[in-house]
Amino acid sequence: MNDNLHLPMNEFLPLRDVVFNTLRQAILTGELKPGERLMEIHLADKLGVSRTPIREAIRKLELEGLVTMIPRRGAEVAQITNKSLQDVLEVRRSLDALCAELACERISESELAQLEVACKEFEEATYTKDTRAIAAADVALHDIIIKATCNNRLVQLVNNLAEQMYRYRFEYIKDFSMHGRLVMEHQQMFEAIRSKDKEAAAAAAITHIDNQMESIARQLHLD
Amino acid sequence: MNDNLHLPMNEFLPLRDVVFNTLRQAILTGELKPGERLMEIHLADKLGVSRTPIREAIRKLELEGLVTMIPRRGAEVAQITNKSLQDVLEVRRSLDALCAELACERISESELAQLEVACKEFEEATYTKDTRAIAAADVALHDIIIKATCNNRLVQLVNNLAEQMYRYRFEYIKDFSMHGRLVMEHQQMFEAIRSKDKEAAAAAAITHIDNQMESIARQLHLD
DNA sequence: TCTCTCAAAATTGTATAAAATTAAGTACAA
DNA sequence: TTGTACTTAATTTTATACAATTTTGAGAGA
Repeated sequence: MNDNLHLPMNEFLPLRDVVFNTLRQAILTGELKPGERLMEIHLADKLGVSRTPIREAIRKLELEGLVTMIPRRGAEVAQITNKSLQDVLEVRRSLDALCAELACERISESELAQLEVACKEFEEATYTKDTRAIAAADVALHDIIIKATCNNRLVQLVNNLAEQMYRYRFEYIKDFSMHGRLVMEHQQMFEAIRSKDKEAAAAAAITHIDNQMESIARQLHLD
Repeated sequence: MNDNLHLPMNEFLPLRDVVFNTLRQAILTGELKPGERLMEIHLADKLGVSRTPIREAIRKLELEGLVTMIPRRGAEVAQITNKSLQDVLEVRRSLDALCAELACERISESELAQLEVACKEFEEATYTKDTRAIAAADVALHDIIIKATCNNRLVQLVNNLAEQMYRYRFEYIKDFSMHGRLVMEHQQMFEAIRSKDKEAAAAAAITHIDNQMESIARQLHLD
């Protein structure tokens, strides 16, 4: 580990949650690398807290699958395998389709308007070639769809899975050749939802994921 | 709480895991009721351990959604609302269908044989009217299907969602009028998977969930 | 040189103690 | 009787101390 997991130094959350978020972020962004051991005393020193909140944070990461426990040896960052990526995407394929279908049934007029705006904003973002802006616009757009399902459990699951993919997303957004296709897919999704066409919406969502899968697979082969 | 969370008195797992399993079971079976506070000292005394493993177990239960944390007041058993149950079932509908489809593609011959046995065992269990045995047979059967997907992420998610429903399971298993239908549905599922008919398998899985939803809804109206 | 044994060091697992915060109870005044 | 300030108690949060276990490395012997 090359250190400087920035000092949390924020809010009035319990320390365990600050630690949890910090470690989680460090794992998702790759600052903590797969296979790396998470040693309690070390982390405690680095973050300036005692071992207790560290341990509690690790318990949560364990259940999330971001770290694996080895009995009497402690925790280490879970490995990323091609297989685990396939697994995540396979589930997302199904859940994103569900999201699209439910959105057709339940989206409100105001959300529909927001969605249209988000589509346009994403398109504009692609022109800037600013990857951060593009990623943000993408997240915003999908958030609207997910929230429109009115299913909190689904929101939680899909958000969690999407976050897990950040680990794999070796900046697939940077794949400029995809941008045109992404814009078109978003447009199709919006049209389908507006006209309450569940089949079309689900199909669009699945295509969307499949393209990501393909793009990521390409990235993975490169290294 | 009317006490006697049995003494764990088992294995050589870390205490936190023993505690985790114990509390989990207590919540799922209703021994610990929704809204009930989980106080550390109390639990520690009762289970004969220190507070540390209790706390770590609670962190995991928190992430699983079985307890909700109130800052600086501790944990309490999560409430089950009609809405949250609907949400869970809606997601399971989709994921169980996915499981069934994937099982068609990937199930091994030996697993298929196991599945056939499990079907028979479930049927026999219904004759005994022993709800514990029936529930166990049901879990075993579904476990085979889920594992046959060869998708660990899916396994984890579905198990977690299924667990949220175990709190109601004992009720709907008691609904003897359902048993015949359940046996038939299992049989259909098995047939569909054996003949690799994905559509039929998915349809059977969805029907299965819908029936549970209906049955549970009936139970909820009664009390 | 290799392997085995054993001891020291490092690390996790568990327990207990100290600090901080909230909730509740009580007394006093309006 | 009601409302408010203050005190007390209970509980969580965090930190530290102790115990148990594993890993590592050095040294002896083949």
